[in-house]
Amino acid sequence: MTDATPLDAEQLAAYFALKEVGSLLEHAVEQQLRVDGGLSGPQFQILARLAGSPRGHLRMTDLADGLVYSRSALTYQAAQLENAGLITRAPAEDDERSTVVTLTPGGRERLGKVMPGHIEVVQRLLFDTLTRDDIAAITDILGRVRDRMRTVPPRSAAPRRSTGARKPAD
Amino acid sequence: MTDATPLDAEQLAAYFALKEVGSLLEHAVEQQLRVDGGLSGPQFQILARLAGSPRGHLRMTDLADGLVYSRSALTYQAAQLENAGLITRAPAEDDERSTVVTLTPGGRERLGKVMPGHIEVVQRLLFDTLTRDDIAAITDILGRVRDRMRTVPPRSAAPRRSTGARKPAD
DNA sequence: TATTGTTATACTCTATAACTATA
DNA sequence: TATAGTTATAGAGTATAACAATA
Repeated sequence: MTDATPLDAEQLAAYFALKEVGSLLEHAVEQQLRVDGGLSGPQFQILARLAGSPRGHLRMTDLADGLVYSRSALTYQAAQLENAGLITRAPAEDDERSTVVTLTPGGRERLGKVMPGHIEVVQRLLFDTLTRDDIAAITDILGRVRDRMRTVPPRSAAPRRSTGARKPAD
Repeated sequence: MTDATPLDAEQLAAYFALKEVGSLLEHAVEQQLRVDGGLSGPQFQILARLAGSPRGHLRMTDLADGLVYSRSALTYQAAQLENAGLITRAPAEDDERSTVVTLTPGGRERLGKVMPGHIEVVQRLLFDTLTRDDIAAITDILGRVRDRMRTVPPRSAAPRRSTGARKPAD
C-alpha cells in the first residue's frame, strides 16, 4: 500500500509548476474581476459563456456542463447574477423543467467593463513570457490532458479501503 | 483602458486549457485528500512542505512564502492541523516572535496514508497522457511563467521599495 | 421513474483590521 | 518602528440532501 510508484523528479517539477501557475493566475484574475467589476470567478465564467453563446442564453444544464461546481452552487451564483441584474431566468418554452438563463444588456455591459483588465492581466502574467511555439505546445499538451480528464472514470474503481481505522478528526 | 488588444484565438485556447486542467486537477486531488485522509488542499500542502523540509519544521513565515493565502488563513489552517494532532506550534528559540511549526509522527503518518492515492490521481489524470517530452516542455514553459509571475508587480500596485513602479494607480 | 432546478442547512475557508509581543 | 503571528468578525462559496415540478 505504501509503495505506489512515486512521481519522479521531473513529474514532480511539472506537477508543481502547473499547480502554482494555475493558482497564481486564478488568484490574480479573481482579484482583477472583483476590483474592476465586482465579479467572482464563477460569476465571470457564467457571463462569459453566455456572451459566447449564439443568442446570449443557455439552460442551467448547459451552463453546468463543463463546470466544476455542483448544481446548487450554480443556482447560487445565478441568483447572485440575477439579483445584480446581469442575467434573467425564465422557464424554457419547450421543456418547462428547464430554466433559460439570458444575459441582460447590463450583464453585457459589465462584461465589457471587466474584459480589458482581464485580458491585460492574462497578457502580462501569462503571455508576455510565452512564444508562439510555447502557446502552441501548451494548447496541444494541456488540451489532450483536458480531454482525457473529462473521460477518465472518477476514481470509484480504486480499491483503497484498506486500514478501516477511520481516524476521528477529533 | 478600453482598447486592450484582445487575446487571439490561440492564446484563448491555451488560457482555457490551462484554466480547465488546473481546476479539474485541483478538484480531483482535493476530493481524494478529503476522502482518504480528511485533509483539505491547503492542509496537505502545509504537511507536505513540512515533510520536505530538513528537520520537519518550519516557521510560519517560511510556510507563508510561496503560498497564495493570507497570513490569517495560514494561522487558521495551522490551528486545524494542530487540533488534529498533525503538527505542533512553539515559539522559536532564537526569535521569540516566530512560531516554529513541527510535523508530529501522526502528521507524518497521515501524510503517508494519503500519498499513494494522491500520486495515483495525479498519475492517472495527468501523466498517463503525457510523454517525457511533454513533461519536459510543461516544466520548462510553466516554470518560466511561474518565475515571471513571482516577479511581476501585482496590478493594484502596492507601494514597492524597488524602483520601476509600472503604473502609479489604477 | 427520471430529469431539471431550487431550497434549507451546515460547514469550510478566506480576507481585513485590530491586536499582542518581540526585535 | 517594523516584524511575526493571532484573533475577531464578517462574508462568500460550496456540498448534501430533501424537495417540487415536469417529462
